[in-house]
Amino acid sequence: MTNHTKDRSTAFSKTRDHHAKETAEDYVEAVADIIAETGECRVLGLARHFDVSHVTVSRIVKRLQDEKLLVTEPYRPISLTTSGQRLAKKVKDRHEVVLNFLLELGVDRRTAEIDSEGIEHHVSTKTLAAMRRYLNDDRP
Amino acid sequence: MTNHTKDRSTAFSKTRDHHAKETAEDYVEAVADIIAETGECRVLGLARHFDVSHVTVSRIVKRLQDEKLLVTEPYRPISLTTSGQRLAKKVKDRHEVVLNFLLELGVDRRTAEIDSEGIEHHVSTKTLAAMRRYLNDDRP
DNA sequence: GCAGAAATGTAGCAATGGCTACGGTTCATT
DNA sequence: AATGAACCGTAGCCATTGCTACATTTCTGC
Repeated sequence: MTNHTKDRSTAFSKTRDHHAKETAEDYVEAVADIIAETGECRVLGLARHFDVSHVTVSRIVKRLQDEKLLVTEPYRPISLTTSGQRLAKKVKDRHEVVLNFLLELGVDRRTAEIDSEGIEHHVSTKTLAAMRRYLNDDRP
Repeated sequence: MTNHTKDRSTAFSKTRDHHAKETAEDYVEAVADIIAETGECRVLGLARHFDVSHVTVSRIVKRLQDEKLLVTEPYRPISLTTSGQRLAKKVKDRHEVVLNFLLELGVDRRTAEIDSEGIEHHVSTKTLAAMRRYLNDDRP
């Protein structure tokens, strides 16, 4: 019974790719937020948001543009494509559920905000549904 | 009010370092598990566990040895240092709490196992305490 | 003891995400 | 229009985590 491979391959599916996917999710969510708050999204806005250099941002923006999640031109604002908007909405919804769930659990807001940022990428549809159930059942 | 930086810097604290820390946690936990199950831990055992090549494992093992979390010699089994064991225990405990919490929430076992693997690294002490409270309160 | 199998190590490549340093654009203000 | 500030892009470095291909060591079975 040494078949760990099959058991774990789903859970640990190729870490590097998974992290890249998390980055994509964080970025489209941030782009949507920044546009909603300030009207437009700039490389520097993202750099400040994530507290990284503008260089890191512009490389990632380039990749996400290749992946058709967002659109931009040199020295121009960044906007989301249709599929980028769809992903952003999904991520935002999931994020809110996780955050509210942690708050409802009794975690203080500051901690809930931090933890939900990390947790959200690892919450499956099923677990998300369970959190939604908890939120609905628990407060009439 | 564009001060996202300070707000987010804690949540998004330097992704790369954070990922390396997650890897360390996963590896010491796996080493402990494999030793518990089979008596000794080998590079290939870890490679099968994580479904990666032995090359990836041996490089990471080298790094974790530099970090004094585990010990090994060329072509020899891998064992945990004292601090490696301490970390492994902490990670294992946290993992179990998260897993049981998800199960208690109503998530099916397969999904709970997968999600807890991802979530565990992002659960703070405070959130973990909240999960423990929920587990204790909820079943008399 | 020796040959072959299994396990491990090493070399070297790619992708991702950090960075600094430097150079080019855009824009506001004069 | 010019100029300085803010913004953005490019070059090039490092670390982490994947990989294949090949070399080496250890173990097993004869």
